[in-house]
Amino acid sequence: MKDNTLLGYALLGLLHQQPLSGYDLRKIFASTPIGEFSDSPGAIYPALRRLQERGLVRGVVEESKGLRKRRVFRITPKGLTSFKAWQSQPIVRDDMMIRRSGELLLRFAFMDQTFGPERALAFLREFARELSSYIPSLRQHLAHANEMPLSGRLALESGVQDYEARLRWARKSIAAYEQRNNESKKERL
Amino acid sequence: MKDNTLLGYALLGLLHQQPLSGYDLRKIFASTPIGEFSDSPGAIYPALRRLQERGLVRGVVEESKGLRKRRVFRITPKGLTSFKAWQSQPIVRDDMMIRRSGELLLRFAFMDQTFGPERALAFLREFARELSSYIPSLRQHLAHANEMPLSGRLALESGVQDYEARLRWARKSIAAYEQRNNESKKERL
DNA sequence: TTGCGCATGTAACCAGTTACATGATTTC
DNA sequence: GAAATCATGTAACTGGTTACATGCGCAA
Repeated sequence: MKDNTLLGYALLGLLHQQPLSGYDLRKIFASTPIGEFSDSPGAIYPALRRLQERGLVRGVVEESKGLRKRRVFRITPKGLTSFKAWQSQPIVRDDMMIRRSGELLLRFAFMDQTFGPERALAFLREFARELSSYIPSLRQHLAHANEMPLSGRLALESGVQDYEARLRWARKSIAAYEQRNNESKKERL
Repeated sequence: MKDNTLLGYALLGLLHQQPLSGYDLRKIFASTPIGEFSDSPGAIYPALRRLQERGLVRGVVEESKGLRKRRVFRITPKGLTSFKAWQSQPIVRDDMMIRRSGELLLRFAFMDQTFGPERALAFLREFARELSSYIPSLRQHLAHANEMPLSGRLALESGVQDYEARLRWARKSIAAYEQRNNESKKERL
């Protein structure tokens, strides 16, 4: 199962949208401030090579155009299958940890294009449900941290607030999907 | 400058509070859900050894007590100097990126005990100032992402909301410090 | 002709993950 | 004497960081 990194999945997701060269991908990571991914060639190019070795992408040299030859990568059927399997994993408590919260967001970011809005909405609901059952245990832990210095307690508090902000986001996003679904229903009438 | 990892600084901060063994530290990381640190022996023990090689901590075997021999680590003067230097770095735009936001929180978490509440408060103000100048540029970037599918746009949106939540936290924390300062002033009257 | 922007790549290094090994003491 | 708990450690692997190398075409 653990046959790919987060960066690898990010690359698969982007290549599912359109064929891109390594340089294109680097530019995307460099210009999208949200991304937690490095745009360094030492990260991107080896990652693309690994994906190719595993048969998840295929790169072809595109001649004649522009300056130096570009190697343009496309996702393969096998790659798409792997990507979808990764996105389809159930959300478990462990995914909630901050270390892995970026992974959930990445899974969600490409959901519309791989599975459509119904699945994206279902993902959000699962996410919100899991989060809202996790937060109370965090709050409880925080309550036991009274003897700490103020800065330490506040730092812990910021962690909890991150989760609460994420939950608010999920609920707002659910509402956004529901509203859009209603609108498209009306249009069909 | 880059002579220590985040984990290394976390260890230094905890050892500044009190002497601890590797096992103690593992338990702390395992039981504190906020921490983004691994409690695996393969992370902790090598990290402690590195800190010791660099003269930042010193471990002494504590005999006779309990089961197996424990090696208890203490921070050295050199270690404390290094820790304080790390905490004292100015906050720059690059620190705002999510990849490094955990580092700022860690720096802050131990601020009361190393520098006292005035410096902690100053840190929060610097943090809030830097954040509030960063967020508009994120919002602007988000505004240009209209052609994206909904899930992608929402994922970006969640990134921005993380920053906004962090800013609200900083402002609340500033207020908490100011209130406490006022109370201690009154007590002195 | 040199310097810049596009574009791909590699090599050394390093830290964390996973899994395993081991040692000492208490409890059943 | 088996199992559980405390406690320390190591080895193989892996992927990201940093820095460097290279190649092509265009413009100054």
